[in-house]
Amino acid sequence: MLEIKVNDFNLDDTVTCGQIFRYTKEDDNSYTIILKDRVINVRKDNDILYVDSNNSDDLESVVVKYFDLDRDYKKINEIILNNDESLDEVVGSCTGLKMINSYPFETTISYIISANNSVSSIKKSVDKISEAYGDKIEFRNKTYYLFPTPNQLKNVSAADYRNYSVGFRDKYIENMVKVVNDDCLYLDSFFDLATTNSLDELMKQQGIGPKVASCILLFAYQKFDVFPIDTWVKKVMKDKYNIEGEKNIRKQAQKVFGDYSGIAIQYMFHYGRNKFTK
DNA sequence: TGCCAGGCCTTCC
DNA sequence: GGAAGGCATGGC
Repeated sequence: MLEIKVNDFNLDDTVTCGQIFRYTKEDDNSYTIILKDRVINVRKDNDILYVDSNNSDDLESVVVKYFDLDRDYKKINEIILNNDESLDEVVGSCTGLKMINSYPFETTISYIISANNSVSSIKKSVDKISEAYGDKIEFRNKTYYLFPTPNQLKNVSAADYRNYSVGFRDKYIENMVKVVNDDCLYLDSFFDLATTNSLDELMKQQGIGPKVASCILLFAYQKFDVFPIDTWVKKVMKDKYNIEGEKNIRKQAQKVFGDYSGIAIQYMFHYGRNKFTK
């Protein structure tokens, strides 16, 4: 069992705030999460993170990177609050929330599925696709399935995807899988591209608009200067600033949060989803 | 039942 | 370039 000393880390919020689709909450309040190449179980007790996995190779660095534990979020939150004190309540409700460092292919497909969909439905579709095509892993007497590789999805048709409740997004998934298989550098290229260029490139693909592209860049490429504006963020923006309309919201976010707009908006998403669903 | 969900596409002006 | 309507599916 690996132990990692952490501070300023809220495991619950980080896992459940809508950026991770493949997790299970266990009876002991730990989380079992399926990563790219392994399954981990994480539990936090005070300032220690206990990590177990079926694969211990580089486990600490994998976990630190996945939860973005090396970044100074206190500093980022100060910058956000310096720009707008009225977000005190929003930022305060997200103390210790980290931006996940996910995997480009899985993230891209997952967020194509996310369009006009609910978090619980997205989770189910991603799980079903993984079960159908991904590698099987045994961990703690249970069976898990990794998200499939592009090659494993190579011959899957749009009609096949319909079996996994993805609806009209079937053809978008098929297209993206083909793009990635035809150009093995396609997804890696975004690491070195500026945010605006990455957005333009991603939005050339079917089923990817500004919102989906922003989420992909935020959660898989750590590009924080994006604006993933969804229905919850709109509610908070209306509530906090009395601002409506996507264009106006974007303008406000850019003005106030600048390079950290993606994080500020994730905070609003988390805050809004909790506030308006209770 | 009807409305909504981490929206995007097509059509039409 | 912007507004309006359609879209699969599951949850509430």
